[in-house]
Amino acid sequence: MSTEPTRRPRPSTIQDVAREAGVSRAAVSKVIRNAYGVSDHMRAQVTAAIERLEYRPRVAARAMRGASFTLGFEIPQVGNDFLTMIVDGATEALADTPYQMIIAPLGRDQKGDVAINSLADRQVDGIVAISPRVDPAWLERVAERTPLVMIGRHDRSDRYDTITGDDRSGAEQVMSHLLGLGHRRIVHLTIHPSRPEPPWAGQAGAEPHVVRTAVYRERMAVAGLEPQVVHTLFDGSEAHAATLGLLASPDRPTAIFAGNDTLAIGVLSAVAEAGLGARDVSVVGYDDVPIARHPLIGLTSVDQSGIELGREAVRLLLERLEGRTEAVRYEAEAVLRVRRSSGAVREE
Amino acid sequence: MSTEPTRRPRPSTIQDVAREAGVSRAAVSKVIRNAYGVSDHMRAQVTAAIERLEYRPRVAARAMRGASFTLGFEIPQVGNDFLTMIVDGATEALADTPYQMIIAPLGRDQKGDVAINSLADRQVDGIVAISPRVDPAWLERVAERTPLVMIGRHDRSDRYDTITGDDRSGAEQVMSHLLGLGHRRIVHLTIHPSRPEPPWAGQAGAEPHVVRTAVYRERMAVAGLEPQVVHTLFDGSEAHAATLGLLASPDRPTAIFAGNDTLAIGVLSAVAEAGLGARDVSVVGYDDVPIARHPLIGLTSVDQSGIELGREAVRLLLERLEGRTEAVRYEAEAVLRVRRSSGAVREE
DNA sequence: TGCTCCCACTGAAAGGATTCATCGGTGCGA
DNA sequence: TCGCACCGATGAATCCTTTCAGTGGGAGCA
Repeated sequence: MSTEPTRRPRPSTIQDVAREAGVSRAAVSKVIRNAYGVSDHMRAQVTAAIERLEYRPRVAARAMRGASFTLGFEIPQVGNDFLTMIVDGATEALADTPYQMIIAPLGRDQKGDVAINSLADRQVDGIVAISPRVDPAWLERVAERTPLVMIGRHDRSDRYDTITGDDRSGAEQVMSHLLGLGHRRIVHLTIHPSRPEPPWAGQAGAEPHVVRTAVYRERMAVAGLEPQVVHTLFDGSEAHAATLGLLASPDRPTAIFAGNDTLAIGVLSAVAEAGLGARDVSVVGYDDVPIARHPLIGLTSVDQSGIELGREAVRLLLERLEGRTEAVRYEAEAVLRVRRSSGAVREE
Repeated sequence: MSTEPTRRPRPSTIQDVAREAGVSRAAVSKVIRNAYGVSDHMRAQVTAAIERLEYRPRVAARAMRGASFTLGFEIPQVGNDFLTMIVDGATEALADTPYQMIIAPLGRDQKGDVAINSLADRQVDGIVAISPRVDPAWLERVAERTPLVMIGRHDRSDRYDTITGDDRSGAEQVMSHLLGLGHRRIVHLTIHPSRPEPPWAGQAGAEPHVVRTAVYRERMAVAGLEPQVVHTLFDGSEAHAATLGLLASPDRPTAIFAGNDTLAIGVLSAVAEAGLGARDVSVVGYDDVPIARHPLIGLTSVDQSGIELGREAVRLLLERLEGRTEAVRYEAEAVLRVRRSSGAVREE
């Protein structure tokens, strides 16, 4: 019990390789990094030694002086299809670079800052984060040390780059669509606002969902309609339950505008379960996740091109790593994709 | 251009904290790690200094001597709902431990070994991997250095732990279900086998999909039916296209058994697009991803409890970290969830 | 009072890779 | 033929934390 249970063989180090190849450590380091000043002969020697010893550089040791060649992604929810699209876009953009992606998902009851910190602690060379609810001042401090790209924040910063969809336009399109179809009892279902209201709220840095809700309210007001906003957790089954409640009410809505597709899918399931369909209740989501276009779902949604957001995030980060210092702000276009789930209000 | 563009303030080190608190580095280290032999007074001093300097230990430096308190997950496809369930289970199991999870997704055209290596290079304390198609001999070598849990491998190893669903039972249930409903033209749609056939194939280490296909063939043979296996990429849209082909054939199948739910969802979309429904073609999937139970989808599928697999993976890894050395093999139960997408064969 | 033991704390070494200043040798121009 | 520049390669310093062997002082016991 006290003696080593399984002998873990010591993996070979750069020193071992140097000895094996009969050169100095520094020389080996140069070969690995493809640095300048290496003769073909030595490169061959060293490469052979590396092969023989199955040497692999330790990223941890490497990170202490140089770079870790790792980009960190903070993702609030691994299962979320919209975030998945972002990751896919990023993966694509990273394909021909020496950088490796690691994802730090949020633990249970964890806030985004925990995961961001954990990435920073691991000396990643850059961070992409999707946390609309962390203090911008804190983010700026993080960005002083590690290049940072924030997705889905409408605030402006001098230190980190931001990427958003055009939430205002997207929500406008949704409302124009629904109002144009003749709907008047339109309910907006979205996630709970941050509570207690953080001190930095109300600044320009409104979260995407807040912007969408604001547009909803504006358009309802302009149309002379009574807005009704229902808050749920970020979770389809909560949306499902809330919708069942709405549908049971005497003057049930003829349309539901969900703050995102996860909620919208939950809404759809409640509508179906209540024996209703698109002719009874129109449903519109936001994000245009892949399943939305499935013929059995056919969810009308706003496409803000998650793939492109991810690609762009990586591009901005790589630019930073190459020396850019001014902050950049990128906004992706929002396009409404009309599908089966929304239609003209039914004559009663 | 040559002078530092943005001054990146040097983050404070343990040395800085030691100076600030007027103690030695070793003392600070002890406080951080909650080690034995620290007076309350010193702890208070050090804690205060840490706060003042916003000190955070560098995982890279830490990993060089001690542990990194990081568990690495190699995930072939971030978007895959089944894998998502595994990650969710793991997150849950990790909640009250000091360990942080990082996920290494596969890059484009990358094999699992790249991601596994990349995790090992980062000195994670343990690895959970889901790569049915890497050489077991190579895996054993990895496992000599880093505790390793493989999900979805039916081979046995002395060095790494394995976790699988009961693919044989699951597939049996599917086939019994379909045959019991009177289906005779049952097509099996699954992912392409590894090609060229790797030298280690055919050993006990068959991949889950291979097991499922084998059971399909056996049951078809026993029933005196002609098996028909269609291979596609791991991608709903490929399954969609392949299904359209099947449905166009003169003696179209009355049932399709898809190797996993991603494929099954693609199949369903093709069926719907062809103007057909469950009465015409029964569809069964595998994994029971969350969307399968959506009333608009209603996909019959095999539940192998992804959540539990993830939880178990973490549990096994933590056990290893606490000293267990014998390999463990865990098999989750498979349960068929019958839903709308499958039904009795229609009288013609 | 003197000795031992224990406890809190310290200094230095270790861990693996990169980087910087330096060095020896070669080739070229004068 | 001499000197200079340059190229390939090296040794040592450095990055930050943990660990191990000590050190000094105080308490307890005889």
